Amino acid sequence: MAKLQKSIDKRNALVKATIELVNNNGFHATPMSKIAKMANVSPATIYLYFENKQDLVNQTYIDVKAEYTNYAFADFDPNMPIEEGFEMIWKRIADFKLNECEHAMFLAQCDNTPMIDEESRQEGIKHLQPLLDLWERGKKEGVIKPLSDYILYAYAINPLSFLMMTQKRGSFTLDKAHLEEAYQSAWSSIKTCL
Amino acid sequence: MAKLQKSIDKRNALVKATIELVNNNGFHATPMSKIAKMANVSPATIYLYFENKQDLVNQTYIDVKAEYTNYAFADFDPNMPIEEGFEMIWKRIADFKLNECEHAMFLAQCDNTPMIDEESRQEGIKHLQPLLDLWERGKKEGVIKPLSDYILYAYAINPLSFLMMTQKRGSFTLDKAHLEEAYQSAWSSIKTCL
DNA sequence: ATAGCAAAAATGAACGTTCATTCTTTTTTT
DNA sequence: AAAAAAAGAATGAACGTTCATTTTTGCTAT
Repeated sequence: MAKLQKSIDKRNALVKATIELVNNNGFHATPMSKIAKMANVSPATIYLYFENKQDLVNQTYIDVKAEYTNYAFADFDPNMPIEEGFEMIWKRIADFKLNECEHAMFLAQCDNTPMIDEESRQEGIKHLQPLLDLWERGKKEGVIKPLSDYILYAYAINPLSFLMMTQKRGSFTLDKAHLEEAYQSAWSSIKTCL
Repeated sequence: MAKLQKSIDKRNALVKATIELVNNNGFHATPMSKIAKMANVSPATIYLYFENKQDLVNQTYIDVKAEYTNYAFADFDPNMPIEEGFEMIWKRIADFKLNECEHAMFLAQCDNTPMIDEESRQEGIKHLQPLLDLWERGKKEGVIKPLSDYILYAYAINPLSFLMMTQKRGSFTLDKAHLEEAYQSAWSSIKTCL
């Protein structure tokens, strides 16, 4: 057990180092040797935990994506009223993107470059299902506009990625009031006008 | 003159090859030798036109960004009514992102990775001023919500990047009707409710 | 017009470095 | 003491960049 524990710690340290180095330098400008050094491990040890560099980054992606959606849906209950459920999910996602900034940036980089294998990308998408189900229900109840899920996501959720990125670049800071404004914009872009 | 022309052609070929290869492989997985080959040029020739690889990608970014904003503002006149001006710009941007998909994808990759120097990034942002001016005027006239430019951009423009990317990945296609829906979502997220 | 030439542009091969990965040995665990 | 885990050094390939040469260009004198 101490054995296994130690292994998991080492794996986590490797994943953590990957996120930090890839964020700052990009995937291909991040040598395995640096990842090893940051994780206090020999380069050769990485290959006990991961097949190769591609596998390391794929697994890191899936890990972070799972953490992201777990965080997003933590307090969510599929039986909630639509608007309440959406607000809860939206605000958890906002929390994640603005507080777990490193992780959110890593995902943004993965989602906008060819660095992740298609298979792992698909794997990562699955976790979003509860939100899509909520929208489905919302459309049936006439509370959510009858738009494609992609358009709903583009307007309701994706803007947070952009705001996270500009905040990270230091161009501006998103305070509590901004966040409420942003939520209102998100909701008003997908709710049906009554 | 024939001389200079030839040089410009070669530079353009190099920029074009850079865009295509970086889109498919990412910056650091794109060797200078491949860029040279695609542009029908010797690797050494690249260094007659660009200082080094970083300079090549920086200049490519600025080129594409300028093309993007020129396209966006081509028919725009700063004296137009707010809504008309916004619709015109929005639809031109949509056109660009969906038709000049390769170029839009390249920008997305640059904007979500550390591959571009901060200086070139700043250079690229300047070109967006006419849209910010329009929003400024819109806020004064009470037509546009009094939100930070970043939030306005996040909801009005940035969703198009996401839709472009999902379309490129083949997950779904944005037809004429979708586009009109998307425009309505964009406008309704930034206009003041009357 | 054109032959000849200096400068500019372009080239392919070569250099030195860096990287992902593997191999052999050592350390730790059971 | 056997097995598993970890280490550091070694390997071979690939890369960005430069170098020595060749080719092309634009001009001048005829």
